[in-house]
Amino acid sequence: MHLEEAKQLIESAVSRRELCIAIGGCSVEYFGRAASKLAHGKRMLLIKGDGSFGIHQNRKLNAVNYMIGAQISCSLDKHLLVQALKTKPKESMKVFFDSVEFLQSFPMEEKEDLRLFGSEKELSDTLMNDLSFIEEGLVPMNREEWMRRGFADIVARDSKGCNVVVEVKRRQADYHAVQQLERYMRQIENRKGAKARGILLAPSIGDNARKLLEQYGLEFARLDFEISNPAAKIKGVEKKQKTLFG
Amino acid sequence: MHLEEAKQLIESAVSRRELCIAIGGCSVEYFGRAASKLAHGKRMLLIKGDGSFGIHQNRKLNAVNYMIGAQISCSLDKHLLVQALKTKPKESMKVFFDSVEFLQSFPMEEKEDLRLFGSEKELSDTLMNDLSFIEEGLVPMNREEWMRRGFADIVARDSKGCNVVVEVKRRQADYHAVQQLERYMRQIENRKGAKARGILLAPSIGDNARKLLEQYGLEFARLDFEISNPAAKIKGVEKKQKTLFG
DNA sequence: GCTGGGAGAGGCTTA
DNA sequence: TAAGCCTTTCCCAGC
Repeated sequence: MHLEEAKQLIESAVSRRELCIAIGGCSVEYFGRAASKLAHGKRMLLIKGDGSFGIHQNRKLNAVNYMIGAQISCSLDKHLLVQALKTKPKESMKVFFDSVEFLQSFPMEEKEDLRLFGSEKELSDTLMNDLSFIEEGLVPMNREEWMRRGFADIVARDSKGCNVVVEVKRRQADYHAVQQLERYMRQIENRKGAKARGILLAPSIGDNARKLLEQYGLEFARLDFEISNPAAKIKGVEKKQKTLFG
Repeated sequence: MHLEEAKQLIESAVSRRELCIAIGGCSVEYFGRAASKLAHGKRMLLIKGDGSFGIHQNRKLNAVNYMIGAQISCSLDKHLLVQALKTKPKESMKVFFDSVEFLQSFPMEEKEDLRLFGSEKELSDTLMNDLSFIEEGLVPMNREEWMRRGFADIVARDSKGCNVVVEVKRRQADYHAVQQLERYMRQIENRKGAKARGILLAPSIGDNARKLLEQYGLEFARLDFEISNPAAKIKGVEKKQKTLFG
């Protein structure tokens, strides 16, 4: 492909914020937080609508050289120079193409992709219908209480009549989720005047969050989506950790 | 494109370890260290020769869903399912294409890309020739001394006659580089029987390394490649920090 | 193969 | 916007 044609296609793609893929022989230079040069080789340049700009090789998940939220421009001299510039911090990345084997851009959907960890309604219904998959004898409070608390926080009662707070996260539980549960538990205990149990229900939990959870004597239950099934039914949970409340 | 054709092209690309790009309407499911689902949308699947497997959207630098070093397989039912599986930890990622707008694979060079931070010889020559870009009056010892020390370590003398150890790193200086310089300085001070200065010369320095450097009372000088010039000549350095030896 | 630490970390949330 | 924090961190170097 002629470099002049490539230049125009890239400029057009960038201005329309399309996903742009260019493959060809190039060398790369980066200067900013560090400095680097890639010797000439065949690589893929991937430009996205938000200005993400990355040089990919045929190995490694991520780009070997990249720039985020950069101003992108092209110029044609001996090579086709595709340049990404940024200020604060001042960074520059230059891709010198001497040949372009492939170049195409694709209009993509504007909307942000929704990342679902099970359908919220399904999860809500399932939880309201049955908490026994967390443990035998665990029953949610009445719908009234449920609705007031909103989606994520459930107040339930276990087989021994102990109040149980269940914090639900559709994403991996983080540090903050644990603190949130802990705060809510103190409120519950004050209001009810009795010790309560706290269960964090999430697909997984980070290491730090797990440690904090253990410090607080709270429990974790795994929300196990049956993701191969589009209906995303809840399948089960992992064995819970030992807690203060046995 | 027919899904059957797409299936064969992907399988072929994977078996030949080519860079494979597929763009089309799909939904995505991941389960492993976390769990997630992407609702149907137009996305790009990028498969690399090392088994890197990533779903890209038109925003963000990195893949929204990914898998590294996975076993990749295709199957065709109602959708074209491209699946990546991994054990240890057990992870699975499924991409369900209902349409493939674009699909192509590219043979890439086998060789690992060399990432150069300036030519070593040029850098060596430049430093031997002139250290004044670090500071006025800094002169390297004779070539003999230089050669014995090898490329990275320079012993020089400043305008006040103080011994100066210069540790050169072509990449960002890390914690280890600081320790290396510190060790070498103690050796020099023992041998010469006098206080010496230590300068770490690198394109940049990490935060942790910077802190350690300050604790040791060492100095940092920025190696500023003029990367827009293929000759990668050293251009200058940033202002150094204040040190014990001012 | 496992593990610990750094990164041009990236990316998100909150102040 | 800046700062802090978590991450399916990724990735490399050491053991």
